[in-house]
Amino acid sequence: MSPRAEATRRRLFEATMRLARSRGLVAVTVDEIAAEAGVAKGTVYYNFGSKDGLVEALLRYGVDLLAERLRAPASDPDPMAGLAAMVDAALVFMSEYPGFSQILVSELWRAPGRWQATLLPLRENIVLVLEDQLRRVAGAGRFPQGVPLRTAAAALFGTLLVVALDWLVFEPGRSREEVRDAVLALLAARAQ
Amino acid sequence: MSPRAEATRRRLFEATMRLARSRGLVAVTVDEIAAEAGVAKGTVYYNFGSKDGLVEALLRYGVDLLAERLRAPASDPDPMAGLAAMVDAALVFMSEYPGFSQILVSELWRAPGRWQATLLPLRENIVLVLEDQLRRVAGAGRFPQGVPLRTAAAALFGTLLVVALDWLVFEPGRSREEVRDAVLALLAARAQ
Amino acid sequence: MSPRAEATRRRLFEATMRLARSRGLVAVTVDEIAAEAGVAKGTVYYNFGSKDGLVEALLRYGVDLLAERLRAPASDPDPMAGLAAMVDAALVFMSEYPGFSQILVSELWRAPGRWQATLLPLRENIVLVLEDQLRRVAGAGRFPQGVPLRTAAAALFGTLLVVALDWLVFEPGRSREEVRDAVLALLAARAQ
Amino acid sequence: MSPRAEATRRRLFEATMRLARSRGLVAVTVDEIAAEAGVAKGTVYYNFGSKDGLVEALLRYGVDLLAERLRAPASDPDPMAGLAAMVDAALVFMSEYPGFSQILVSELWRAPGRWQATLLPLRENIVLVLEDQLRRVAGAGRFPQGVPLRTAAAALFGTLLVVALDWLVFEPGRSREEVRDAVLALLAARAQ
DNA sequence: CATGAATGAGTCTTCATTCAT
DNA sequence: TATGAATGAAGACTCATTCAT
Repeated sequence: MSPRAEATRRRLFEATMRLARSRGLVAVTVDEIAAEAGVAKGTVYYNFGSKDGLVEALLRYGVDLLAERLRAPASDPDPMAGLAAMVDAALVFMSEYPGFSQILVSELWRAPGRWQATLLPLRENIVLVLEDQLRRVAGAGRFPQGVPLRTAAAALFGTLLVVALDWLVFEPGRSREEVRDAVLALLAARAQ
Repeated sequence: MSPRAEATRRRLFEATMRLARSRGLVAVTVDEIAAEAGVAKGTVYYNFGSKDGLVEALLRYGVDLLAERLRAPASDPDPMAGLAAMVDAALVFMSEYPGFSQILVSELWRAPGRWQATLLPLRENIVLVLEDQLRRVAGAGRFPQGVPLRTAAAALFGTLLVVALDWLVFEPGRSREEVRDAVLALLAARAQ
Repeated sequence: MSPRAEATRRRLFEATMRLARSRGLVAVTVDEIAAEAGVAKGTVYYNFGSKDGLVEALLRYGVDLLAERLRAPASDPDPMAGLAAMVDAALVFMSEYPGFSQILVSELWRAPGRWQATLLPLRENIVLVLEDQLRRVAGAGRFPQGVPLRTAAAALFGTLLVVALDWLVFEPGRSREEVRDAVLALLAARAQ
Repeated sequence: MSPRAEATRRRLFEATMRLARSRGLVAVTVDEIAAEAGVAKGTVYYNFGSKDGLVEALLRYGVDLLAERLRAPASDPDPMAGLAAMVDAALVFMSEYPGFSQILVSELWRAPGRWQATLLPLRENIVLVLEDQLRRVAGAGRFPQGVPLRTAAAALFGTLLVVALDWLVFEPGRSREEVRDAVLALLAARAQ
C-alpha cells in the first residue's frame, strides 16, 4: 500500500472515531466521514469497499493499537506495578480515543453482531494480555483465590472500559491517577 | 390506558428488545418491530407517536423495572447480604432482558447521545440505590476507604452490566451463582 | 392485492416500457420510472422490492399478455388463416408495446442473463403456441419438410420480433398488412 | 498505430465482447474490461478516450469484420450457392463472436439509441451486401415476387441474428450445417 | 381504533473520468 | 506511455412518517 493511501486510511479512521462517539457507527454517514476526513466519498469505497469494510478495518486498527499499549508494561519486574501501568495505559488510550472506546462498548456484546466475527479474536488478544499479567500477580500471591484468571481478565477489560467512559463522560474533571487508583482499589487485586 | 393497549405496548417493548440485542436500536426498523410484535405498523404510531417515542417509553419501562428489582433487597438487615442480593437481582434482570442490557451498554456513554436526556435521570435512579447500599456496607466497616461511594456505585453498575453481558454472550453455560460470587470477590467490598 | 395497488403496478409497467424502449432497462432509472408513472420512488420499492423485481414482474406481465393474444387465433379452422392471424396479432402487440418488444429482443439471448430464469419458461410458452399452430399447418400439408417444428417455431418468434422492430423503427410508414404478408411470404409456410 | 497498441486494442475489444454478452454494454464497467483484458484502467482512456469511444470502435471493428466475411462469397457464380455461403459465413462469425452478436441484437433497434448514429450506417453496409446477393438470386428467378429486396435483405439480417443466437444460447449442440439449412429452408429463397 | 399503501428525504454504493506520478 | 489513487455526480435502496379508508 502506498504511503499516500496509508495516510488516507488513517485519516478516515480518526474521522470515524470522532463522529461515532456520540451517535454510534450506524448513525454516522459515509458522507460525514469523508467530509470530516477531508476526502471525497468515493475514496472511502476505493479504500475499504464499503462502510462495513471501513468499520472492520477500524476495529482492527484500534484494538491492535490498544493491545500494543497494554503489552508494554508487561515486562515490569513488579507484577503489581505492571498491572497498575496496564490500567494506566488503558486509561490513556481510552482518553485519547474516546470514540473508539464508545464503539467498543457498543459493539462488543452484541449476540450475534455484525462485527462479532471480527471482534472476538481481537478481544481475545486483549484479554490474554491482561490474563497473563493477572497470572503474574497471582504468582506473587496478591490475587484472591476462587476466581478463574480468565474470568477476572475479561471482567477487568469490561470494567476498565466502563469506568473510563464514566470518567470521560460524567466526570471529565478528575485526574487519570485518581481513576486508576479507584479501579485498582475496586479490584481485589490488592494486598490482603 | 386499556389493558389491551397495555398488552400491545408490552409486546412492542419485547419485540424491540429482542431485535435490538444484536443490531442496536438505530438499525432496527419500525416495520420489523411491528412484524415481530404481530401488529400493523400504524399501531406503533398510534401507541407511541414515533419510533423515538417507543424507544423512550422502553427505556423508562426497563430502567424502572430494574430499579424496582434492585430496591427489594435493600431492606435486608445484613448489608453484605443485601448487596449480594442486589447483585443477584441485577443478574436475574439482565438474563431476563439481555436485549435491554445490550441497549443500555450501547447508549449509556454516548456524549451526547440521542437518548441521554432520558437515560441520565434513569441511571441516576439506579446508581442511587446502589450507593445507598454501599453506604450501609461502609457503615458496617466493610468497604475500603479512599473511593467515594458515588464513584464506587457508578462503577459497580457498569461492572455489573459488562460482567453480565460477558456471561450471557460468552459463557452462557455458567450459573448465575458463580457469576455473582465472582463479582463480589472482585469487588473490594469483600474485605476482611 | 388491492385494486389501487393493481392500478399502480400497471402504471409502473407502462412507464417502464415507454422509457426502456430507447435506452434499455439498465439505463432507465427508478426515479424516471416513478416520475413517468406519477408516483413516488418509494412506491416502486413498496410494490416490487427492487428495480429487478419490477423488471421481472414486467417481463411476466408482457409475455403473458402476448401469449394470450397469440392463443386467440388458434381456433381458426383454416390453419394457414390461423397462422396469418397469429402473425398479425403479434404485430399488433408489438406495435402497441414497442418498448416491451425492444426489451425482449435485448434480454432474450443473454447467456446467462439476469432474467434468463424468468424469461426462459415465458419464452417456452410463446414458442409452444406457435409450434402447435405450425403443426396444424403441417398437418394440412402446407409446411416444408426437413425443419423440426420446434426449431421453426423458435425461429418464427425471433423473426417476428426483429421484423416488427425493423418495421417500427425503420419503416413506420408501412401498413401492418404489408409487414404481415412479407413475413408470411418469407416463411416457407406457403403453398407449394 | 504501433502493433503493440493494435494488440492492446484488440484485447480490449475481446474483453468487452466477452463481458457484454451476458450483461449488455451499459452494465459492463471500464474496471471490469481493463481487468479482463489484463491492462490498467488508464490504458482504456489512453487508447480510446472514453468508454463510449471504446464501444464505438468496437462496433466499427465488429461490423466491418462481419461485412468483410459476407462479401467473400458474393463472387460465387451460382447465386443460391453464394447465398448459402453467406448464411454460413454469418453463422461462423456469430459463433466466433457471440458477444458481439448479443450486442448487435440489443442495440440495433433502439429508437433512438446511444449508438444509433454509429450503428445505422454500419447496418446499411451489411444489408446492402445481402440485398445485392438477393438481387442475383432474383435474377436467376429463384426469389418469390412481391417482397421488396431491401425489406427481404433487412429481414434476412435480423433473422440470421436471432436464429444464430437461438442456436448458440438454446441449442449449442446442433451443427452449423443444420442451422444453415434450416435458415435456407425457412427462407422462401428455396422456391422451386 | 387500526390498517397498510404511499411518500420522499436521506444513505449507501457505483463507476466513468481525471491527474499526479 | 502507463498507472492507479482519488473524485463526485448519479443511481439503487431504506425507512420513519403520513393519511385515506
